[in-house]
Amino acid sequence: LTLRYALLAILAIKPGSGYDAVQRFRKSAGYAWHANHSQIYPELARCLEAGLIKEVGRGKRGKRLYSTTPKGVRLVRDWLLKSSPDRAVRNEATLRSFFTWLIPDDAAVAFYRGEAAYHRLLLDELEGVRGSFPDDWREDPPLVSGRITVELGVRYERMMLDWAEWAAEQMEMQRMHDAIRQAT
Amino acid sequence: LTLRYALLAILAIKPGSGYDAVQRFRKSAGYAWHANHSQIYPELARCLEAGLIKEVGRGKRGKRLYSTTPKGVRLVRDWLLKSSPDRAVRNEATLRSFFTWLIPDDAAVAFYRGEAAYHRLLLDELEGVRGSFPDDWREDPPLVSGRITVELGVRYERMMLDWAEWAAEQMEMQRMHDAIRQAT
DNA sequence: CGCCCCATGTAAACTGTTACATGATTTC
DNA sequence: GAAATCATGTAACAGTTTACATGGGGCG
Repeated sequence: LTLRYALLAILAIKPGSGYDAVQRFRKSAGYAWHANHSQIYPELARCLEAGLIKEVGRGKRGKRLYSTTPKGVRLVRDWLLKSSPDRAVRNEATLRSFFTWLIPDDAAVAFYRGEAAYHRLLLDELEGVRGSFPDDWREDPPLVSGRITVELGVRYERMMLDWAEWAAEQMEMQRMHDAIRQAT
Repeated sequence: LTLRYALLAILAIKPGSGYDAVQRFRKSAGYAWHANHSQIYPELARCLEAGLIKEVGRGKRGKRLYSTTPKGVRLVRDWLLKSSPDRAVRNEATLRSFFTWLIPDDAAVAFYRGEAAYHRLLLDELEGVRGSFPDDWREDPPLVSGRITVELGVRYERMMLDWAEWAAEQMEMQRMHDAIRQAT
């Protein structure tokens, strides 16, 4: 039901459509969560029926705009206060790193360089988001949460980039090491 | 099919049972992947039927020990070489951080302190794993991959711990800030 | 001998992805 | 006016979790 709570929380900041929800996830919380429209629309319908959101009008191109009701906000609040977070992680790229010994050294180097390039892009993007925060973000509660979480995104991407570069160097050393061993 | 590749790769290092696979995931790659036994046993049966693993004997208490066949190793290798990693992340704890503005400041502080405590534990554990690597890990391919990936685990937990402590401080400041504003 | 942990399995329910489908609006 | 993007939805499938079920081994 995490998707439900995520939707309720994102529509509590300001009204939006299902399409908006997908975009907001992708643009500001992509390093934390993502969802497809095919999962969101049925969930919106269920939330609407349960009175957790209400339709508050139409936007551009007839977009259906929803807003979280007080009942919906109470539900998210209870979830946040009464349950402990699920810290389970599933990260395919990290899993692959465990298995690089199965492929040639140069392919492993390429893998780590690829990871570095990917995280460099995301780091640039998130540093941009962090830079565009208004100076008075401390005055607006949702902005405080946003600022703290974007900080995590930047730190995460920075860490991944540094690690991937370090890992590529390690494998490069390994490649030379093995070449010397084979030559002798 | 990531679970299948993960199983094949983990049983390629050394033979083991389904139970062992769950444990190996949990103990050395928990920050990258996890799986329940209920998912692993049927997958093992499918791999066995497809000739990707073979039963190589029995262990303690009649454990069925499997080993990845050359065919299975080729399959993992092709997966690693021919497909690009799925970097999609789903992290409930980070998502919650986005929504802390919905709960009282002191509850938010408690949330970040809880995150800090959790990651401190995992950091200690992983630093232990890193410290117990043999000095000649560069001589053994699976150990090279393992060493590089454990480094990521340590860096990840360190980053999360630092961030959570920073976030708790930020929210603490926010709490005082709001208290002063309410008093005036 | 009773309890806890090891070890393997199955079934139902839930969550998430991919593919199919449709129409409206902006842009070139 | 053709193509790309916006916007909403459904259906089939794949992946994951939770609950049910069972038996053996070690320990007090």
